[in-house]
Amino acid sequence: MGTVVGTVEDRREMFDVSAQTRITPFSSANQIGNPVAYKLVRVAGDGRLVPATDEEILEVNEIDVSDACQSLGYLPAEGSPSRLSQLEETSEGLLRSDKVEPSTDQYSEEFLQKVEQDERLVMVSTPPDANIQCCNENNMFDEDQVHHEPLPFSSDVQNGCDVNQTNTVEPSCPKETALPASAASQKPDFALVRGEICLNDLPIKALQETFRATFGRETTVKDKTWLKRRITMGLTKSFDVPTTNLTIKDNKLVGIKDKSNDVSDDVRATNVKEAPSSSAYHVNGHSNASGRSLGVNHYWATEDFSSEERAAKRVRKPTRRYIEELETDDKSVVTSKDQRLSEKSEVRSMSVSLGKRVTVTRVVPLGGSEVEVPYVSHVRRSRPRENFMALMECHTNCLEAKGSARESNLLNSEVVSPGSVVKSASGPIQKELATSHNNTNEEYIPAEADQDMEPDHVDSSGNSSDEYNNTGAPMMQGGGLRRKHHRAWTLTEVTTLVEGVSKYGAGKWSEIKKFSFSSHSHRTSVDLKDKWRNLLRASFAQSPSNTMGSFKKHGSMHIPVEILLQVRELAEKQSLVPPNHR
DNA sequence: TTTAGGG
DNA sequence: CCCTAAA
Repeated sequence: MGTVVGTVEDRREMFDVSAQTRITPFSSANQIGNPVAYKLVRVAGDGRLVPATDEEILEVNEIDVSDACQSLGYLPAEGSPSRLSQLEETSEGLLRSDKVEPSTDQYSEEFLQKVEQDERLVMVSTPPDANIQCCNENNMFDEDQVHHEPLPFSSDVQNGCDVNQTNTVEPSCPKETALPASAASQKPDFALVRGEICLNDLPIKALQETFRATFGRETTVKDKTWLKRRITMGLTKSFDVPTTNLTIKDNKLVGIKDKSNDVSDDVRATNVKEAPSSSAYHVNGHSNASGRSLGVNHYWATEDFSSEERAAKRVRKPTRRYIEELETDDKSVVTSKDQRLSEKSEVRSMSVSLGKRVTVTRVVPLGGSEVEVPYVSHVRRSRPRENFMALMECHTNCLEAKGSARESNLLNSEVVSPGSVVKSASGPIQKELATSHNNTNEEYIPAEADQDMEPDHVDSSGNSSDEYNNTGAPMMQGGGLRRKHHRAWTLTEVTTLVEGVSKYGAGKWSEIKKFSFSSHSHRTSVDLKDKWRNLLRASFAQSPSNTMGSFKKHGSMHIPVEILLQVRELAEKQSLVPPNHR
């Protein structure tokens, strides 16, 4: 349960792969760069396998490579002798390099059945948790090999039907238990991944080699567990994340009880459009579950579902973002927003499962179709205004460290009432409460400290608009809940503001922002305006009698009296002076 | 876009 | 701070 579906590294690598695929034109396929492309083939009308066209490749590129690998007809690069023989036995030279034997419907049917059986066997024999004690050959076939050993089409077109792993399952495969790390170094030897491999016993290095042999690319990951997992997944094509992923649902969606059929359909739909149902090449694939469980979108899974899938994707997009935001707290609002907009769901969707955190998903009916959504506890920072008492309590707790909460409350109300701003006595209180509630103690307290230490330099020097340690980016979804990032005003900022106001006049926020706050990237003109408003209130609230002011220390930071006076001065002055004056 | 206000 | 209506 609760298994980690993927890791950060995981994602990165996946991206890398996909990137490669994307960038690498087919022509250069046989270069080491792209082990995937040159293996794409399709079944021509006569049943022959022909190299995929750029177009088709592009299509494939749309999807996750790893998944593509499963569903595309790959040619075994260099199967081990035994393997080949097996192939021959079972498939009886279905496809040969030069001449492809058109498969009959009967055959394919039979074949599929076989596959189905095999899969069952595999499934049965493979422990759910797939700790990969022993890997059935069936589990790992071609797909592994696919990735490496760039072979020209001509030679390997022998079969699209690696599928014929019709071979019987070999529950126990003693030989080649350990992978000689050296062996795999130069030329990936499939044997390595073919035979039974007890990953558990392998050293990291060996695991890495295995990984390489399996996926055709290097990995720097040193996490043994991760490697094992990856390899397992790669070989078995089952991400086996028992926990969640009701991806099985997808299978259902894809219809068909028979997975193999599914896959073949998929393939047909995408790569081999004109291919007859018989498609001689069929790839091993109990893939559906795997890919989808990762949240990878197979909109290409089935023609019929493509639209739905897309729709689902759109729906899921926010989800993804959601997760991201939950994970990364330091992005500025703007940044995350922009990213959101620019993100491609295809790519992003993968990450649903990234992160080292467990991703639990559930299927939720949405827009007619069911989509997977993570069981993420949405830590929304909404302000439950209804629950005033709760706020009070929280507020109290927050302030307790510093002083009496009651005092602060009292203060707040005091501050407000005398002020000319009579709008709503409760308003300010709520604000205060909400603010303190939303902020962590860390932030809240610093607000006061700020006055003294003027961390302002950080801002000006770093010009850090993005890296401010705010609470986090605002989050909005559906209900429109969000959390605000709070940045306490520093004394210098206040001073600057006052200066700006005196210089450009209140209301010229954009000016002030431009000239006086150029170094403070955050603080929009609106912020300035708001702050000024607050200062104004404060100044008027306080000045009448200093006694009041004494209470005020809590509400917000204590602004030096002089400044407040200055503020009031400016305010009065400007209010008296009609606009036309300036 | 910028302001002014309400929340 | 956020959100919006106005300008």
